[in-house]
Amino acid sequence: MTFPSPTSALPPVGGVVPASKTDLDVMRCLVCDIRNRSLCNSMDEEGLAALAHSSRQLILPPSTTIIEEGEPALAFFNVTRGTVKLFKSLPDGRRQITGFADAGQFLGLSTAQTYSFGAETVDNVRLCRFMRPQLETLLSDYPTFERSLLAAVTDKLAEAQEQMLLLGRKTAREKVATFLLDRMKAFHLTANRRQEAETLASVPMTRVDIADYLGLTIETVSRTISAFRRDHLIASAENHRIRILSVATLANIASGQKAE
Amino acid sequence: MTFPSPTSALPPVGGVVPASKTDLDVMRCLVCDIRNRSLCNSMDEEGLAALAHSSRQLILPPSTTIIEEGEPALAFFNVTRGTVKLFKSLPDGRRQITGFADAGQFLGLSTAQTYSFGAETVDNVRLCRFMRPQLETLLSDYPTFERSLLAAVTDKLAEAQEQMLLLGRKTAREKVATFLLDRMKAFHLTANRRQEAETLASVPMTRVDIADYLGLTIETVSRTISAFRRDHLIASAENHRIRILSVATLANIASGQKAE
DNA sequence: CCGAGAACTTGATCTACATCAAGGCTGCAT
DNA sequence: ATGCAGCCTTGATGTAGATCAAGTTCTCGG
Repeated sequence: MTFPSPTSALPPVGGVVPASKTDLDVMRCLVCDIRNRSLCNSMDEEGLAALAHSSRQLILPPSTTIIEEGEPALAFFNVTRGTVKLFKSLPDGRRQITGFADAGQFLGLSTAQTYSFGAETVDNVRLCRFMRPQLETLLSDYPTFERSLLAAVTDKLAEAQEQMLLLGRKTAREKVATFLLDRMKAFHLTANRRQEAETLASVPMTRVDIADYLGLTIETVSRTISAFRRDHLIASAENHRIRILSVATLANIASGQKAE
Repeated sequence: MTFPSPTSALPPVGGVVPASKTDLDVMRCLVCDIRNRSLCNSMDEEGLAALAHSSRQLILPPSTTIIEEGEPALAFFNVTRGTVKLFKSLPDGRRQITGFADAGQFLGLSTAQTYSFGAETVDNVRLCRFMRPQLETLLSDYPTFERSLLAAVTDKLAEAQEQMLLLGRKTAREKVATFLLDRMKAFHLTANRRQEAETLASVPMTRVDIADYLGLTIETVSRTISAFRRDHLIASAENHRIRILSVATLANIASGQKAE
């Protein structure tokens, strides 16, 4: 699905927040609760005002297209709520999800004229959209922001290398164990309440998405999760949550130890 | 070698070039023949002098460790000649090569205290080494250089995503076809002589390396290359070279078309 | 020019995961 | 509450690529 676009094609204004440039709007970045876990952390008060001025907030329902593969690369996004999936496809429909961007993560960076990947919301998502010229101005005006983006992209590259190791060399069991632990860590960072959420993993995506992320089929993902449940390594929790019962064992499996 | 080497013969293989800060040393970056295909391209004449001053040239034989997984991340490198492999390993020895850095490519960027990956020369390699503090100074002093690095890392991330698609969703046949075409493109960029090198691919790495890069075994790589040769899509050439006989067919295979 | 180890190829067999198939949940629209 | 559509699970079977096992061909030191 592409997101509802009342008038013109480009600013896909499914849910742009009413754009009166009020105090509230200028303050948006200042009061942003996940700021300290994102790029924007590198900004001082003046910079935050510039950020708010340079961006618009989008509120999007699940399964909304944010970026279409091959479209002109016009914007850059920062996720402030929910989870976005990034992917690449082959002509016959095979798809690889290259990553999930949770709150605090950016997406949409490209040096090419067009995006080489697609992006779609997994659940209810809020993001800040920066059009490319504005982003470039910000980078030039705020060196610490640029340094921060460089660091963030460098981290993404390291993540990508880790995922290549998973895709190329891990077994199905190891892949799923790695995924569940990663989702637990992601939940840690996102969740506000500490305690008792310590061993919860947030899994808002479907089996299809998990399979396309791990280079498996949905059946294999399902069977592997069932096996972990049978072995009491995990248990179901409410909603799209999974409780990790044995982090240590799962970590052993994830890292390729033969241990049980 | 292509550019005139003014006075002293090139330093002996296996070590750091004698570090007399002579004109020659200051000029190193100015006369670098692959400069225009690397990060350094963004530098003006003054910047190039600073680059030369901030770096040392290393000349290394094949199978030399450049970066050890888990070691402190002290340096950043720019490859000026030859090919370097980057990889990650599992405790039991399984290995994933995450990329090959040919002349003009950088490696060694990390925001963490330690490297999360290893790097080793494939053939005879020359590289420029920047210690981290010097690199950071350069980034701060030369904004165009920093912007250029940001663009380069962004490109690497796009490459990594492409490789994830390959690892997660392509067949052995598609993987090998993609690899051969990529090596052809890499040779294009690296080779000085044009013409008749148009369809040559440089493959300095072993079957083990290719297998670890594509998430296959050496036997499967060997069989697949043999099949391509049998089908007259490729032919052996001198050294570690492969001639691509049908770029179009190989490209079809690489992109997942069912075409023959 | 020779010999030995490393790198590569090819064949036979095995297996982890894919594919095919059938139900069973779950949530929401009526 | 009921039905249905999307999502998930589980089982039976198939297969691409792994593993096991010989050779064969490079490569390079002496």
